[in-house]
Amino acid sequence: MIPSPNPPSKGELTRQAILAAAYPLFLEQGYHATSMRQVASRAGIAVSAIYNHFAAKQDIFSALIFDRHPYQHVLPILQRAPGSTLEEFAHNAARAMLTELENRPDFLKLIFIEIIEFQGAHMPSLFQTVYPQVLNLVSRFDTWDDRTRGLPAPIIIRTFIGFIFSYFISQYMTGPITGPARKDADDMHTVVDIFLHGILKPGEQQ
Amino acid sequence: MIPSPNPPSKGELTRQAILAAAYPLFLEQGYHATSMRQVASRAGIAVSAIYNHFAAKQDIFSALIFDRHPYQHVLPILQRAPGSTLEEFAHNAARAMLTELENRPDFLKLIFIEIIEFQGAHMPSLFQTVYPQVLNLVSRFDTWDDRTRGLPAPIIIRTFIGFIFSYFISQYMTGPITGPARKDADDMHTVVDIFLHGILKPGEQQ
DNA sequence: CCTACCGATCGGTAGG
DNA sequence: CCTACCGATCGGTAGG
Repeated sequence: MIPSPNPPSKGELTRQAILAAAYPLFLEQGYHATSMRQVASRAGIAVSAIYNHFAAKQDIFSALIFDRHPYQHVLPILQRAPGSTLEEFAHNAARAMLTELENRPDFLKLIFIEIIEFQGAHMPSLFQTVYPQVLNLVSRFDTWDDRTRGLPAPIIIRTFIGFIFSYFISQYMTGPITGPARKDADDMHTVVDIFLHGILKPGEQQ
Repeated sequence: MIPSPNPPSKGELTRQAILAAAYPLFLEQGYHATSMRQVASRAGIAVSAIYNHFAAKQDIFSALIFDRHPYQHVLPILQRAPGSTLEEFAHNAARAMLTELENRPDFLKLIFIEIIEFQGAHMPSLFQTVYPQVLNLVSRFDTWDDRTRGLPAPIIIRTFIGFIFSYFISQYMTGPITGPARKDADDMHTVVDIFLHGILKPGEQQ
């Protein structure tokens, strides 16, 4: 007998089936274009059965955005990225994030839906849940304080994450979303290089 | 008598009234959450009257995204930004874009709606319309070819625009959308400084 | 015959 | 968790 310390109740299994059914539907169609009947059908239950687990349609989205929002994946990836020097860390962290983004091209869609269809209503409480991890990352950047040009760590982190995100978002903004992300690791390397050294030639600083 | 070379027909005026009514509704609520009745009410006409100008609801959005997509504003701003040196241009262009973004906090929402609710269906043809302007911007960056570290101009432009966008997007991603954007011009200056010189100390390049 | 637009209502579907 | 429904509203269209 395999010990199962937390045997999920049948109700919890159904709840998870509803979330698993709704998640890809929301990402592919958006929130308002997804019907409760679609979710129920994909979950293998009746529409009314959903309401035994969620009081309203929007509560399904609320549960999803707290369970699966991208920040809780991005921040641990950045923290786990190896590298004793700032350069190594930056390139490793960028590569790890790019790999994650390639494996999950819908990474940011949950946030986009939140912004467009919920007017960012969940954002404040969402930010609160990740704030401790942001502080952890700040302290890691403080390790290399002597290497940087005295720029505040929060601005560095914000710029770095913005770099990687914008590199990824640009695929959304220049072409069709369909198909897996075609990424050029060399381009990513160049972008990180700009982050570290800027676009100007050494010695050209005026 | 004022000469009016292209007096808009009454039909054209109504068409523009429909677009002017639908635009803020789409930005505030998203596409699917906006009803034709809301659009008609705001335009001051009956719902059925819309169908004299648009065959279907989605044709309203199609017209809007081609008329008012953010790229056609961003690219001219970048091209018009003054500056004889690369540094001057970068800071001026960033400031001009930030001003534009502050005045229009919903700048990117049209693209987000396109991504989420239309699966980026308009993106390929949208990109075709702005491609000539991108080429123009590339040639401007080529002017300072001797100042940069041999990085390809497209990557520089992509990184620069990504910088400014990500700086702006971060407000969406860390707090509520409501209210005008609170922007710190000093922060923006620092981000541009990182773009030009990197985060590392001069002489620390290994 | 055209356009622009109306009040009323179509077949289906929304969340509950 | 189901079948059977509700008030209302959806996008779109009828004749005039």
